[in-house]
Amino acid sequence: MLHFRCVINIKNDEVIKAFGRRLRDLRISTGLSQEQLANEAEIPLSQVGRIERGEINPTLSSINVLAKALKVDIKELF
Amino acid sequence: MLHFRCVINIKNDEVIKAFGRRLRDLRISTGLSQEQLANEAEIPLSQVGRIERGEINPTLSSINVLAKALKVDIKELF
DNA sequence: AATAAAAAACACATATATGCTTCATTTTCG
DNA sequence: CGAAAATGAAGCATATATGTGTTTTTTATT
Repeated sequence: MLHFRCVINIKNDEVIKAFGRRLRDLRISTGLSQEQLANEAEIPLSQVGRIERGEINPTLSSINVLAKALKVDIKELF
Repeated sequence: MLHFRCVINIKNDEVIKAFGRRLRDLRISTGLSQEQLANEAEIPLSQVGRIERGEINPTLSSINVLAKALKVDIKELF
C-alpha cells in the first residue's frame, strides 16, 4: 500500500503576499538578515522566510513579534 | 478505557485580547450583531465570538475579512 | 415575568501555522 | 573564481485556527 501526502500551499490572498513584501522591505531597510530578525522575534528562521514569501497566513501573535523585532507599530506592517 | 480530551485555551497575549476588544467596540459602534458581522465577513459566527473574547489567535486573513466587513482599513483594528 | 435576540460555551473534524531540522540555491564578498 | 553568508525549499510532528454544528446563558424588550 502506497501512501501519499501532498501538500500544495499556494496562497492566493493578496493581503498575505502584500504583508510578506512589506515585512521584507522593512527588514531590509533595517539592515537585518532573516536570521537576525528571527532571533529578535524569537521565531524560527524558516517561519520568517515562509511569511515573507507569502506562503503562510501568519497569526496575530506572529505579526506582533515581528513588529516588535522591527521596532515598529503593528500598523506599520500594513 | 476512558479517554479524556482536555483543551484549555487561555490566551495570555495582551495583543490578542486588545484586538478582540477593539473588534467588539468597532462592531458595536457600527450597530452590527456578531451574526451580522460573521455574515458580512463570511466566517462562522462562533469564530467572531472566539476572536472577540480573545480566545484564539486570529490569522491575517481573518483579520482582513473582518476589517472589510466593518469597512475599515486593517490598521484601524490595532 | 415571558419572550426573543444576542452572546457564550461546547463538541468535534479538518486545515494549516508553527517549530524544528536538513539540504539546495542564490547572493555577497574576499 | 572560491568561500561564506543569506535565502529558499522541503519534510515532518504538533499545536491550534477554522468551520460547522448544538446547547446554554445572558441581555434586551414588551
